[in-house]
Amino acid sequence: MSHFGRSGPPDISDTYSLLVLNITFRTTADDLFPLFDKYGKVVDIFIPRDRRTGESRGFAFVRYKYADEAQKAVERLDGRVVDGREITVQFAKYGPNAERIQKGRVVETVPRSRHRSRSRSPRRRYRDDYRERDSRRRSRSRSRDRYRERDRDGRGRSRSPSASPNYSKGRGRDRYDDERRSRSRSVDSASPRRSRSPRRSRSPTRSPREDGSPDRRSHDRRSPTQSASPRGRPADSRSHSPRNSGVDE
DNA sequence: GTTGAGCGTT
Repeated sequence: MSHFGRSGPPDISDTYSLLVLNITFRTTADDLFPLFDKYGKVVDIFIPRDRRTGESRGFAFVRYKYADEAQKAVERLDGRVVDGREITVQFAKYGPNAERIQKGRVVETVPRSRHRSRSRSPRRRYRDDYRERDSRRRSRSRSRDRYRERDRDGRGRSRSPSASPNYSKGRGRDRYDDERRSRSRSVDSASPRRSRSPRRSRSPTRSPREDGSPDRRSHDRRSPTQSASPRGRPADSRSHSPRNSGVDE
């Protein structure tokens, strides 16, 4: 029986949940089962996976039947190197349904008024952005992220292209404006036009193919009635034929 | 092929 988590939660009446962190992304419940089962009776092992790719998130939940065994497993497997990585085994603090867990065991269902538990770190929920279904925003976000990364490096610190923006902007613009006004109007006219020339209608930071998102909602937004059917028999075209009723079809 | 703080499903 290695179908853990395939049939949902079996029974959390008297089970002690252990949280296993720092496991590899390839470690599965079947790999953890023999390890944890050696120290006690494991009733269920669940490893949260991603909805899109189905990869492990890096941690697992091991449910023991007895607290003493769970404790023993924690003491024994905590810090153990599994698959080349040191895992961290500890008692789970939260339950699947926001239940309060005491020593790894579900003791009470937290009412809707007690929400001060899950707010430990406002970091992003998951590594995947499948929760934020926004392509336009994501594109911009990514760009900014990249810039930030560069900034962190300290290499792209040239954020001052102009020695003195104030001087250049204020005085330069004033002078330019004065000169432009004093000079001629033809230049002013040709100025915006030339500027438009080199600017091509193209998005430099926009890529046609981003990630192969298979779950794209706009998979097929074609109208069922406007199908590209070769049978789009135009009435006006057939109009010139008086006897076309039942002849063609 | 990648990543690494954290708390969970039919």
